[in-house]
Amino acid sequence: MTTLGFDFHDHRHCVATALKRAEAHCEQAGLNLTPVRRRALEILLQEHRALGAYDLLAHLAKDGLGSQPPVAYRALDFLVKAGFAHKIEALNAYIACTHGDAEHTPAFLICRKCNSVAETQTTPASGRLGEAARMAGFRIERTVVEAQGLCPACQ
Amino acid sequence: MTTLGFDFHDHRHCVATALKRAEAHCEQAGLNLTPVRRRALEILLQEHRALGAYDLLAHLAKDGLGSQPPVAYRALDFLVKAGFAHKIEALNAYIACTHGDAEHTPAFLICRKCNSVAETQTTPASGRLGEAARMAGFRIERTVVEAQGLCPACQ
DNA sequence: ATCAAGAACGTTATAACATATCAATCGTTA
DNA sequence: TAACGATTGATATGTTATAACGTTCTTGAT
Repeated sequence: MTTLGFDFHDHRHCVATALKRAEAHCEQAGLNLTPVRRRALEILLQEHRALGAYDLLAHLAKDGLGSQPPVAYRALDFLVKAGFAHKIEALNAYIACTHGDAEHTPAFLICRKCNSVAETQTTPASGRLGEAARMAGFRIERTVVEAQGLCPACQ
Repeated sequence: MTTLGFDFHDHRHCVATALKRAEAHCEQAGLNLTPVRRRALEILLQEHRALGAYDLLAHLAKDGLGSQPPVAYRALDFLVKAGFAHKIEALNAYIACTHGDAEHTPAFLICRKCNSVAETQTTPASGRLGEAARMAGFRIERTVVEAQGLCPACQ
């Protein structure tokens, strides 16, 4: 298991790699990675933390790519649906996915002090939650798993 | 494990019981269950589903207990802190706790069709999430676990 | 060639969720 | 009594999200 987000790394490289991966995935899946969407993903990757829709919008506006809320929300919608970004429900914010393009159930470690976010994975359907769902006859389609606390640096 | 929320039950009875339990707990813990707070809890219990703060406020207003947002948010704050209610992050809504007064890590099964919510429990720190947190050096203080999907009735 | 349909985007407006701030009230206690 | 802390009242504002409608551009069918 790899948990990204709290460690140093070659950031320029990881941004470029993720963008290329996204481009390839879109090409292959027939998705349209338009300038706005591409730039939105790039911004999320560069920031490397959870951004509010309006923060993202401010960045986009600086680049002349739109200044009204729907611009940001549409781009985020696309990125989330395509699996390139996730919404952090506890923060009402959005973050680039750090786990390639494969299907996965993301989980997040959110530092309440510095707001950094690390993405990791879970298998919720196999634990107590899945057991509870089966017993209740509930069919799980998506799970939100977010842990809040203190990252190593803030402890 | 008991998962409440999708089954029939004697509702008047469960509301009354939960209210009494809350009163007792407040008495014992030196908490002040004021009329607004008590009524807010009662409303959440009666509705038996996730309510937005403004939905709650509308109910309170009908009873002459306040008409401005802070009234609802303050009451919800109190109830959440006291453990009588939980916030459903994925819905920006609030629901009465159905698991007594003991400390617990709630988890929710949320039907995307009828919006009903069942509360159950998890032990996130002992699963893959906890493992990931330990490996990352992250100290978990609170976890949000919310499954979205279809309840038995809506399938 | 032209037309219809769909995807993306621009724009305006507004809905929905949440909090900051300061004043007023009330019970407690020093 | 005076000081205080907790609660509530009231106004204003900040923040997040979507509805609705029009325009542009591409693409494929006729």
